[in-house]
Amino acid sequence: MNDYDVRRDVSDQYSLRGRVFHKIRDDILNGKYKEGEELKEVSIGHEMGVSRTPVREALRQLELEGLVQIIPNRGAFVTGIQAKDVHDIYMIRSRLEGLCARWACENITKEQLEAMEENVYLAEFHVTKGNMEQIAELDNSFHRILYAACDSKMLEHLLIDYHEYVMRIRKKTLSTIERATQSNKEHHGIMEAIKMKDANLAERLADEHMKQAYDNMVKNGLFDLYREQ
Amino acid sequence: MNDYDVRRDVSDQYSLRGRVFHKIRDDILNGKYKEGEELKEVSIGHEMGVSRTPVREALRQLELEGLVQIIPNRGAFVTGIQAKDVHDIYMIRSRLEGLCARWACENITKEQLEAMEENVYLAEFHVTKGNMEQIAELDNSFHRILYAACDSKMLEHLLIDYHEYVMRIRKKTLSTIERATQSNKEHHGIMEAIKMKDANLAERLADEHMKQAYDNMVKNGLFDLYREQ
DNA sequence: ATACGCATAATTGTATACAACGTGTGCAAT
DNA sequence: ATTGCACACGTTGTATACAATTATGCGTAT
Repeated sequence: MNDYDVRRDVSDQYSLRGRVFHKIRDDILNGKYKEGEELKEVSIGHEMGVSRTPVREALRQLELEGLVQIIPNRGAFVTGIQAKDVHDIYMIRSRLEGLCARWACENITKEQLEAMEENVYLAEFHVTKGNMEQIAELDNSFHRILYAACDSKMLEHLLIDYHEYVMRIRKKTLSTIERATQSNKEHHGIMEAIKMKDANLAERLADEHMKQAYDNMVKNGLFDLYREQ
Repeated sequence: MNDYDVRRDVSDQYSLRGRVFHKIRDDILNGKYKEGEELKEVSIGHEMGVSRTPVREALRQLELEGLVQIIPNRGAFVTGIQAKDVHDIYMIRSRLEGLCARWACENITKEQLEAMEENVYLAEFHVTKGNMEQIAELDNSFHRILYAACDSKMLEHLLIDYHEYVMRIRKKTLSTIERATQSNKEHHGIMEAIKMKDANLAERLADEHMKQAYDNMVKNGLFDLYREQ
């Protein structure tokens, strides 16, 4: 992370509040706390050996992150993701990643472009080897590089927010080798468009890439754990 | 409040924390607290007659809203809006309002469409009369109707966020009668496209409308108060 | 048996006390 | 005069005590 940051950096790892925040967050994302479950300040605090104060603050942050809902005088509850929310987020992301790719054409640095090229070629290698673990990791970092390359703190944060948000669903996505191959080809195309500074093409390809990712996810029925009842 | 909510609903008006949150927020938006100014927990608490606890929580929320930056063990500082941020927000909004208009084609209710038509015709009337006050009010409500019509809590919240965010700049915008006339024509076009359920047209018009609004704002130099030094 | 009301428990909301951290000032050594 | 250090002060971080609100369970009346 380069300079100051407006929406994140909350959650410094070394304060109690930060540690509690990350702990609860992971527990939600990993499914330890399930949808609708109540998060009580005292029990969490006791469990982690801290008082209610840092727990409260962590829960307030998580509320703004959208992972918990706080009902005044009642408590904090884990929010569920509805199938429609997933759809909406992917469509929103498709527009915003398109915009991001457009801006990246003007603003990407040489280092970022090199990192992106390395990412794509490395991913192609792992695809041939079938290393799904590394492929998923490279997919994430491709998007992170793209987000940074647009040189807009506003847009970058927004996209990171949504990216993290869908990660809890996406744990098992990109799971088919066919999709991984196709996805990487799309990455390659976006990269080339940015390299050639073709803003219209870059925007269109990034937009379509996100829609493809969504369609694939739906086709493979890859988030039924979070399906609403 | 109807159902779950992902990013807001923090800030119930009736808790101390909620009141403090809104108070500080307004003070920042109205310019009482200036960019870079430090917000001390005790002084604000004393000023409002409350203890540090609700102030702390309010500041944490404001950090996630992007209005203050918190440096651990140092304090909370008001973040400024840069001209670039304004530009970025308008471009982001242009994409998202486009998406919103698209979805509105499928999901708008009869009541919402009627409200929209009424809004447009009423605005045309006030434009001929030159009632700038009412015109600005109608402009806001046109967009709110549009946001609700897309039937996506996710997108609606996001757009409302940004809408509120730019309001602090936009206080004096739409001030020329020429722009008001043009803006209302654009509203009319968006409405007609939604009415005809032409999603592609609606998306394009809404997107262009936002860009026009931005261009007009820049042309008239309408946010120099917040220009960075 | 069910529904209502009241008391009690559980939980969150707020205030305050104490600890930890950072900053600035003043004095001394050079 | 400048630099280094120590100490005091101010501010935030955390813990805990108390208040307010909500949930729960029991008893009684119908």
